[in-house]
Amino acid sequence: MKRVRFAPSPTGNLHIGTLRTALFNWLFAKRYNATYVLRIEDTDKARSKPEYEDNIYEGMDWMEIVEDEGPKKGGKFGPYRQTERIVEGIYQKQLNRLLEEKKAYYCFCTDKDLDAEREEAKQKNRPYIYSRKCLRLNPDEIADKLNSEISRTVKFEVPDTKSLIVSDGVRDDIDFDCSLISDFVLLKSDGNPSYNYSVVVDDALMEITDVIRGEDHISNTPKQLLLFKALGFTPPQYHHLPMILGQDKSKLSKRHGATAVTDYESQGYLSDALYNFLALLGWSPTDTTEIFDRASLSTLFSMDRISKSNAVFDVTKLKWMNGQYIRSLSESALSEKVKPFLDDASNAILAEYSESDVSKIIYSVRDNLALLPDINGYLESFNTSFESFSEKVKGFQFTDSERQVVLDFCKNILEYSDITSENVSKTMDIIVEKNDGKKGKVFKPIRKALIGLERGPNIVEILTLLGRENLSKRASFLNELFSV
RNA sequence: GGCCCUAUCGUCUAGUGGUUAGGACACAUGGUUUUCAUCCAUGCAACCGGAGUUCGAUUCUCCGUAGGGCUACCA
Repeated sequence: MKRVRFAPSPTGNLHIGTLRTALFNWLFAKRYNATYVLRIEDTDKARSKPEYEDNIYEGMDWMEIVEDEGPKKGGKFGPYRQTERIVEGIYQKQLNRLLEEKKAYYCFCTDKDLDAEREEAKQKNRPYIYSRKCLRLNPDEIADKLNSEISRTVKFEVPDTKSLIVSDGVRDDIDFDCSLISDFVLLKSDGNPSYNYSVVVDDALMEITDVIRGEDHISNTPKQLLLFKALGFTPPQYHHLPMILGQDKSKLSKRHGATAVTDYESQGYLSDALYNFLALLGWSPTDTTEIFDRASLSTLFSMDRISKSNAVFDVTKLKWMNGQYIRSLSESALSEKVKPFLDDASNAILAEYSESDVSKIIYSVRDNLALLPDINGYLESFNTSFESFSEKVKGFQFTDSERQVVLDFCKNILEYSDITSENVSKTMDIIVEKNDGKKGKVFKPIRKALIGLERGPNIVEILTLLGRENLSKRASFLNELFSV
């Protein structure tokens, strides 16, 4: 049984790029029947915040990505929050082994010392490699410093391997020269494990078989592989995903505007659309299909069709896709999705209608929506306010024949005691007939005169929904207006 | 600077040792529609450059170039 993990750090709101990583892990789990683990990497005490962890859960809920194991869900490889694992001494235990086996050592160098070394390397145009000053300390010196207040870290002694091969599920083998890799910190001076260390211990102990993460981790991989080896664990298969870039082709970040997943939710995107869109960013199916529901994506997804090159995040296409998804919603589903996005003016308009008419109204304008809040621009046709209606109508000019058409329609339609769409259609047809079958000569003036707008949804639908009372009121107003 | 990854229309991408290099978004035009939108049709538009291998390279190799990543006691 394969096991994958999504391991975000709660140092900011869940990001579009991070979400894509989660999605690919999730899709992998669905496709290859793997266990999907959520692990919270909160070892950076200064930047990690509970509210960010909550934001991650919120995003996952919205995307309907449900972990099999995680901080909330539990599981037999827990705890799944690194700060809790620290408390349990999990990292310390492994670290002691490394220390005993002399694969790791204490370092007492100050930031100043290290910065100087780095500066020197830079001057000489050499890659920075730690001098290993502290590796040469004798046991007494180490014991002394350990007993003092001097701040210390534990560093990994990087072996001098000339060629370390990283095998990658997405690209070809990558060859690293470890003599170019500096000894790095395993245990930070604040007592917490560093990322490169904790990630290895956790992936090993949680028995992760496949690590699917961003390409920005490629250069970390040799370090992690070395640690796996030093610890005596079997490393997972790595798969490095291409990055998602902003419009300017640099790594997607906050300055590119909306990057938090919750931003998309609040802007009125459907999570189904984002899910579909993100799956296509870095992966492609064998045919030219672009719209997939979650179930088919789970079966079609495959690791061998992941692309190697970075992708620009194109909101325009996401918007289009969102429109596709909006159009595929049922009347009731659309109405549910749209309601939270209605503004005060829209709510005021809709308050005059019954629950089922509200759904019909919303459904009638669905073709105009790319984002859910777009709805607010399309409800004016259904405004029952007589004042607002009469004001607008007064702004229009009508020819004599237009007046005739309108008055004619009003008279005929009001003969029905019940305004149904059939009745409205029938009435329209009669008037059209009288006007040599010219639909435009009938529909346009009727819309202008009875709604006060030049465009909007299907006029028959609007008139039907408006109902007899409103129509009758408007008809008498028009009678008066046109008779002068 | 060093190390690493990548390179097909503006964008997301398919694809091949010989193809009219395919699809989608966007854009343009036309059609459908009472109008906007939707929908449909059509069009515009790409193999980063140079060598090499080969009868033939967009495809394989090398070198450039460009973009991206890493180069932390951040993940």
